[in-house]
Amino acid sequence: MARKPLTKPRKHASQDRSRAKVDALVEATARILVREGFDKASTNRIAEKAGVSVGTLYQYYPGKEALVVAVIERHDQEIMQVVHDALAEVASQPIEQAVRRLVVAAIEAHRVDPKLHRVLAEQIPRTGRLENIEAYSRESYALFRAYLERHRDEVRAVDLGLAAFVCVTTIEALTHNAVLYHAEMLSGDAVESLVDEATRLVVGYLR
Amino acid sequence: MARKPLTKPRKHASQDRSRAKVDALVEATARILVREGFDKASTNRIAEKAGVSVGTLYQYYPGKEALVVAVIERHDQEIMQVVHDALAEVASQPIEQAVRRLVVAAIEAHRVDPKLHRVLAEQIPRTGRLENIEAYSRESYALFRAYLERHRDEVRAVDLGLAAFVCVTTIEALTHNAVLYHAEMLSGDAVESLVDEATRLVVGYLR
DNA sequence: ATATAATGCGAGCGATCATTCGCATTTTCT
DNA sequence: AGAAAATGCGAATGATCGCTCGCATTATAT
Repeated sequence: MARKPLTKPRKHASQDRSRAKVDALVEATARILVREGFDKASTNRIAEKAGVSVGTLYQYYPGKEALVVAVIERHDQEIMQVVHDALAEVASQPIEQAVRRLVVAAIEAHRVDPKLHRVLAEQIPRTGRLENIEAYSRESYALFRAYLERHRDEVRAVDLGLAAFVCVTTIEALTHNAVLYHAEMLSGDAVESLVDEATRLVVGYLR
Repeated sequence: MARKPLTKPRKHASQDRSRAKVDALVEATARILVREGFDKASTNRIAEKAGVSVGTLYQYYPGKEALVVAVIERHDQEIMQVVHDALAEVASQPIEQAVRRLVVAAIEAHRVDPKLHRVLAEQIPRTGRLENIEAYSRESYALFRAYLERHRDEVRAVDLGLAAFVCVTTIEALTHNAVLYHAEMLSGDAVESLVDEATRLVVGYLR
């Protein structure tokens, strides 16, 4: 690594212990967000819970916002992993099966860490650095659009971009609302009804 | 009015000027939310912009949260007015026409005060008093469910509660996302495509 | 082993915020 | 008219927050 002048804003960790500290900071941030909410997540408190000093925190993150971004990115990657896997799995399956599988995947995705998901959805002000969080939904649009192109003969003639927007938005909203605000829809056999309805909705639309 | 001991927490305004002050406070809160964002909306700043002293603010509102609640309620009532009117208008119309009209109404509703709507959706932490904001969507569920019951013979046999959840959630999500994040879908004739697609989606699902 | 760089610390600074309270002004009552 | 109640004011208080900086500790290089 380069020999930069000393006492300058440090950025990256090169030793082992520092990586551990960084992980502890992100983990502590997530824990505080879930257990105490966004406003209690002050830099001092995060550092304290992480067993790290505030000064150390500022060596690796420029501020509270950056920590939250780190938490969001970690969580979004876990979620996108689920979606990505599901899409790969159904890539060559017909629409009916594919959509059903994707609805299930969307529910699974929302269940990865529901409490964190709720806090991120309800309490994080989308301001400053937090503005570009919809980047992940754009990725979902693109992935599903690719699926549609591969199965163009099974769907009626439409603007596939628009169709992808409609399908992804719909599935996301239904599963999101169900998981966060209608827990009763997920208990036992109620889930099947939800999956049935969502699948019928989207499949009926596509063809 | 009752003769309560003096110097006790005052609550309601009885004179004319006070009503004006209260309105000015809510209006100032809304303006600051839109133009400067949620974190800039401190009680001192709200009072200043409203041309009122902080002390006066605290005579009518217990804190910043209450002001924001007032803004939200005012905005939600305007929106529910649009939805309510549309539903009354289509009460005896067949599904196809009704759904199309409701989609248009949902877009109109999101256009009442888009900037405020965006701030409320993106920056307001749903915590404390702000938790019960989904009460308004419940009202939409109930209203649409009532429509469905009136037209039960036009829809396939389903749990109407579930169907109302699916339809309302879907229409809300599509219009919300389109208005806030895909402005290009609303320019000129693109709106018609969006309305067509949303209508087809929901109508196809219901029967 | 000694020097040098990297990492870690946390008291404390300045800014901001919500909220209060003693007093001034205005309205209502008699 | 005057008195009493209602309303309005804003400097001041105390709490909290983000963030810095001088110094201590630990790792790496020679």
